[in-house]
Amino acid sequence: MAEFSRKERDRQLRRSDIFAAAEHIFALKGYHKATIRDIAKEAQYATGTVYLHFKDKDELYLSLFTEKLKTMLSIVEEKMSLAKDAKGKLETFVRESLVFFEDNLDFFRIFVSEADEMMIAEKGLRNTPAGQKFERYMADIVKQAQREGVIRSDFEPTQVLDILIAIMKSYVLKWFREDGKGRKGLAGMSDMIIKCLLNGISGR
Amino acid sequence: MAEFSRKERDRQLRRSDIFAAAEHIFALKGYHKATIRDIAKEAQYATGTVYLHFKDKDELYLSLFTEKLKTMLSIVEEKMSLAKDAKGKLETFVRESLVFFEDNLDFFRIFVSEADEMMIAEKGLRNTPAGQKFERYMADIVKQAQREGVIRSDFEPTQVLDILIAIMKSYVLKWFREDGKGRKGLAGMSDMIIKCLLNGISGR
DNA sequence: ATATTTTATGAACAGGCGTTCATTAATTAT
DNA sequence: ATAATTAATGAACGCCTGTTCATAAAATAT
Repeated sequence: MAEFSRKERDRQLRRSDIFAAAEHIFALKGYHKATIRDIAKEAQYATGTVYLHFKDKDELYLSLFTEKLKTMLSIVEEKMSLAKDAKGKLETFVRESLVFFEDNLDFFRIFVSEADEMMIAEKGLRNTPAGQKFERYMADIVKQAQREGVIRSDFEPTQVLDILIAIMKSYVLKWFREDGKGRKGLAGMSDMIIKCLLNGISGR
Repeated sequence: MAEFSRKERDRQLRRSDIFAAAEHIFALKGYHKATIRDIAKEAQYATGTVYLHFKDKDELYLSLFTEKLKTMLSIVEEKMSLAKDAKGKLETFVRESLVFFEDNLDFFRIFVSEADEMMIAEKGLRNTPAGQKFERYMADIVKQAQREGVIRSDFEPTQVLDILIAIMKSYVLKWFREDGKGRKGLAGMSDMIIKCLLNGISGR
């Protein structure tokens, strides 16, 4: 059993080596311009080795994305569970997502590329189990917020979610653009984002 | 002169044939999976003919996108000029953009693919003359709205624009998903979008 | 009607990339 | 220590696609 366990651990190590390299390369070059050779080289393996762990480029990309997303969501969901009401949960969602993005810029870069495609494409995230689980989970929180009177009840929960994510994305992209020195913490923007969502930007 | 004019007219005809085909194919398959052969075939020309009109695939894609965007904006801007105040202009912008998208679904499909990349990529739309002209034009309207007290003045105009477009996109994508029969007019959503931007979705 | 110029064609070219697989190295079992 | 098994390697394969260019067709000029 110890035998098996070490082998398995080594396997996971290879896998995460490749994941790390793939994350970097995909973020840098985008899906199509990133080559398996690039990724293998970055991970310090031969080209063929990648195929010992992943069926093909597509599977590598998709499992990288979904596993990372799962990681992110498990972290965020844990923190959310500490909040007392739905509004608090939404605030936590925004804040902790931003923290995660800030610590995982490469992932965010991939997320941006994927996020809209996944709305349209057949095989996009929205049709994967992970994506649907996430959508249900968040939709429930929005519904709760609607019951609590925090959010108007004539909005579809998934629509609210889309809008929230869209606003978040626009903030993170803005933050992305002003690169380098003067860049303050992303997480500090979470209050503004929630306020923007709830109260809008009206001047009155 | 008549000679020259007819030749030129024929040239433009070819060009727009190819544009039409390219728009369809790019929307259907995305930039990378769309091939010049595909496009030529759809336009009923030989492969090489495409290169008589466009330097390469990149130029075809970019000029297709920017010319279509220019068309859209000239239509939208003309209608905007009829509105009396900044709020009216913003409403017109949203409504007329939706009308245009509704009539040009293939273009919208391409727009979605491009919109976020252009925020990050060096050679994205944001760095083209057309993109910057548009951004300045819209930013001025937002500033005017801020002076008129319609929009809070502690928001950056470009940020407001990004958020507005993000919300619009989320509505159009939602509309996209519920394809077929029960699909009402997109333009009818413009009021909701403006209200969402200005007043948020708060339940109180 | 013929020659000349312009335009269209699609086969051929070149390079790149995903993927495979015979060979080599490492690990495990005997 | 040796055999057997498993894993790693990277050159080679095959396909695809952007692009070119010699050839043919069409248009224009003479």
